[in-house]
Amino acid sequence: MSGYEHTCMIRGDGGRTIRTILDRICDKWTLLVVATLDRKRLRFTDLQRQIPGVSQRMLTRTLRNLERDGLVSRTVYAEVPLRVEYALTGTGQSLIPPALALAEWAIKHIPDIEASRAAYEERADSAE
Amino acid sequence: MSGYEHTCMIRGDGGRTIRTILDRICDKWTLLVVATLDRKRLRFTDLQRQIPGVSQRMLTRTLRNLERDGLVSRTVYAEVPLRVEYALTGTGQSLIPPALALAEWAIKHIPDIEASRAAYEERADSAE
DNA sequence: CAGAATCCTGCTCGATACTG
DNA sequence: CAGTATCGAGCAGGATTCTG
Repeated sequence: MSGYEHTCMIRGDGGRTIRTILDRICDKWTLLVVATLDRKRLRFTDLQRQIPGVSQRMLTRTLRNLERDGLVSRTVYAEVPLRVEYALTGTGQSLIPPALALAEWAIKHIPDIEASRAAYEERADSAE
Repeated sequence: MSGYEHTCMIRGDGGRTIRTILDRICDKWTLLVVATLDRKRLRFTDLQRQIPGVSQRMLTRTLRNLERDGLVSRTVYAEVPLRVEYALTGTGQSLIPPALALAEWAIKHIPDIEASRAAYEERADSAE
């Protein structure tokens, strides 16, 4: 990528496009669920086990939203006990690369950010 | 990009890395401010003019957070009237490419998402 | 011009309890 | 097993007012 071209993609329509996608992935669990489903079909309980800290309610809500937006498919097997499997759709899979790009950025720059933040706090503290 | 490798970058530490970055960019205005400052130094009022809908309070808060995290630099000129210029730092600039990747994804897939969502709503409605 | 301070509202998230 | 229902805390974000 040559970089630095057309940020108009972000600013273009007054931010509506970028806001649409942020609204979709920026809650606490969505990206984690998507990453966990990468090339895997998983049941509800397995997902919950593999995502530390997520509550039933939040996992359900996240999955419903993803299903509604067509990023995740939900398959119910009429067995006893009940079995439900979740998997990424093609659209869902396509979200992985840009998400990884973001994660790479985070890993590379979080130390700097943390340092800058610490310095800022200190300045604020000593100013009082 | 070969894609589909190591989503462990996202899930690795129980989502702390990805959450750190999401916490930084997922509010309503941050990415818009960053995109607007791409290769430009701008004053407070110019920023506000170029970002439709942002309030003074929100623009101030967003800029302070970005400054604190070292993504944006703030320069005060002791003139009358006061002049303050904002610009991206190197770290700030480096956020543009992954943000663009996300925007590209959004532009490509929002139609599908919107369609899926509409279909889902309709099913829910007719079920009642 | 570039903000700081204050008030208020809605929504996200989590804990808890219950169900087919 | 795979959810739904309900309640409550907390915070993000907006409108408004005031200042160096």
